[in-house]
Amino acid sequence: MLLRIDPESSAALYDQIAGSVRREVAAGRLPAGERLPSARDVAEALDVNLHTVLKAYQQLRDEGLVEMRRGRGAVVSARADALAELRADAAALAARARSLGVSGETLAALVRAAAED
Amino acid sequence: MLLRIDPESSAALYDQIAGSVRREVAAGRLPAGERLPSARDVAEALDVNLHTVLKAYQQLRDEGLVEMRRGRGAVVSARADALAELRADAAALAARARSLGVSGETLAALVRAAAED
DNA sequence: TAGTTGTTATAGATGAACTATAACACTTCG
DNA sequence: CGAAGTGTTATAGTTCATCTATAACAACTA
Repeated sequence: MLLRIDPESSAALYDQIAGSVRREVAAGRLPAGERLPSARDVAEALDVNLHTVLKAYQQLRDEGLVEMRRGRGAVVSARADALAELRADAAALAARARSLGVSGETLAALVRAAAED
Repeated sequence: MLLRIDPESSAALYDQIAGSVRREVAAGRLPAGERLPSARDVAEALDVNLHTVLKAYQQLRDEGLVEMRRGRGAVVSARADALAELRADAAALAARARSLGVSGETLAALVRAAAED
């Protein structure tokens, strides 16, 4: 499990961490049932405060991507398998968008809008 | 053209405005060549500062979604037609994600990751 | 020329983000 | 049981992006 952050980025640290985890899950490197590294470990590894990592984890919990409990840690939910299923379709859509000159940010916004209708 | 913002939302105002415009474009209600309302008009209508609107417009310009020039205003670029083409595919993907219990935010993150690979 | 547009500059106020520390509640394991 | 590890909650302080306000400037249109 490799989590990366860019301190220079304007994006919030906890958003970067959450995004990094989503990426691992979507890639299948974090299958359902797998435990995420403890927030304290991640905080130390990334040289970041514990709360910042926990805020990222809670964001993922609110999305239903992980389940959290005291003493047990954060575990990837069964929904992760569904995500992996969608990956190929998402890649195809991204490829088509690229060939049309549409940016990733614009495409993501389009998808989000479609999902919320 | 209807732009809406939620002052209570935690999302930045300029992100909400940019997202609102993307939505209009994706829905085809803002076709290529169409002019966006002037930043000053939007600022007054939404009771927001001029700079906040301009920051949203510049974000859209950086994405290539609009073209801006002094005196002329912001015009939807030809790329908007490509966006409309992608709309059906995005809707299909969103529907599939919903049936799998995957949130819009998670799906958008997945797509963004796919687009940036 | 007059009016409208985006652009740039400066400066201040506010609040989210991030940090630091500590204690607490629950689970697992020896 | 006790110890160690987990997420949770609380408090408090610092930093910095966001948002505002005002003003002037440059390019385009009518």
